[in-house]
Amino acid sequence: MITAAHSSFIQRVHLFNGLQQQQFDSVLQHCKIMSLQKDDVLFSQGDMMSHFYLIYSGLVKLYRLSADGQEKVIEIVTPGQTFAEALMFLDRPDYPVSATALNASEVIVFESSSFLKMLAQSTDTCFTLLGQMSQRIRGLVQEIDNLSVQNGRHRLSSYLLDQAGESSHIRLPIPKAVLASRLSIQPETFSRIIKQLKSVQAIQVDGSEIEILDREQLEEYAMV
Amino acid sequence: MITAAHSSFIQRVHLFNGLQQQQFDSVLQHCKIMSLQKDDVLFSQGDMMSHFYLIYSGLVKLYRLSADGQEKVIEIVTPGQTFAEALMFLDRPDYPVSATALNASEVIVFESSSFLKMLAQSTDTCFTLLGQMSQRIRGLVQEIDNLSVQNGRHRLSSYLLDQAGESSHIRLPIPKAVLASRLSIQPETFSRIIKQLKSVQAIQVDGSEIEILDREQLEEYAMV
DNA sequence: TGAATTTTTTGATTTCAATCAAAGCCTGAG
DNA sequence: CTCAGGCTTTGATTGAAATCAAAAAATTCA
Repeated sequence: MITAAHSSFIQRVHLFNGLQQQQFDSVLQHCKIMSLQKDDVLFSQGDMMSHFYLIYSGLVKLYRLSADGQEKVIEIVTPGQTFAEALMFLDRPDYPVSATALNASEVIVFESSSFLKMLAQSTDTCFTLLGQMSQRIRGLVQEIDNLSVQNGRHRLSSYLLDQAGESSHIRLPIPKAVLASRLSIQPETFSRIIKQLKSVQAIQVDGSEIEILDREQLEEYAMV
Repeated sequence: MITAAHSSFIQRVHLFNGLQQQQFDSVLQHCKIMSLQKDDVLFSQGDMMSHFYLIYSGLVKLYRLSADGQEKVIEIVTPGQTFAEALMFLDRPDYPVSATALNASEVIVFESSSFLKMLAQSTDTCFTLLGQMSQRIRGLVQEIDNLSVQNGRHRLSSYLLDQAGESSHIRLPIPKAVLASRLSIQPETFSRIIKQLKSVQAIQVDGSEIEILDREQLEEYAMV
């Protein structure tokens, strides 16, 4: 059941900003709330796609499984973020990743067929979507660059700086092994890089709580 | 100068398929032909973006330079392909890659501001663009997966099978070092993988001419 | 609370690919 | 035809991270 809280949450999401009241109402009519327990699978790689999603609360990981069962986390999706919406525009869309809740989560599920109909009436929203996808492409290109020419320490340092923002404190929202996969490193290597960052006094760690001690040092590692 | 040949070439490109005659004419009025010599730089990473491009003939490489001068080729663009069009929808768009002609090339240059105006009138073309960008995203995700969980031999084998298609013959259109960078491997490693593929009789090589001898074997390598 | 499970860390070793160095090889300009 | 300068290959070595194995720490839950 969609509550007023959900509705105003949806309204504040960028993708839905440009909609007129009537269009927004139509969107509301074609969405539903879904509650997920930790480890619930929302969809699997290869499934036909008919809906897209917005996280209301919790965390969802998007990942690919290789034939030998190895899991590569492509993205961790957080509240306010939509995902799988790009697939709407493909002919025979199937999910290129699997999605699993990392903890108890609420996601809002949108019917893509009805959203598409509405979209044909809203050039504004088309442009919003084009902009969003463009940024996504940019991020992925950046990521490919990182993977090709940078090492694990670089990726982890960048991640820490990015998460910290202004603050110097970070609480890792996910298990270290999941973050490791997101950064394309093995858990053991992750642990060793953390150890090294501690040994040069760049950070201080207590479980999932990380304190940045020497920002310059981290920026050094995150550079080139 | 836009010739009739150029015009009909443009018309056959997917992106422009859904345009009405009048819209198409407006597009034609706001584009120009540009001739590039080998190694001419079309734009550099960080430049402000105001145009997007369609290759008419030749080849253009899109790549990123790291601070230490290392070059990572993100994509090789071929005739009929557009590039940089995704940037139109960003607020302050700057090119995330550099573009250089790999040989004498002709590219068609479109003014993004006028294209955007026209686009607001053509929902069809918006959808085409959304579809194209969606596919691009899918390809990039695939690429990230390849880089994270697969090795160089996998990537090279996949590339060969992909290039070959039905045929069993491939002519490499670009220097091996450029292809190596595209596949995120060093030229030396590239050469060694080729050597290995020859040694197991999977392929036969004469300069840039490659013959696939044992497709099954290559598929084996390209798998998982 | 305490056993059981999961997560994280540490240690030893291996592996794939990068790097450094140099030799062949082509190609195209003179 | 030939020689200079770019590609490409080969060889030797190094290095970063994966893998294998196991201990330690943290969590869960009975």
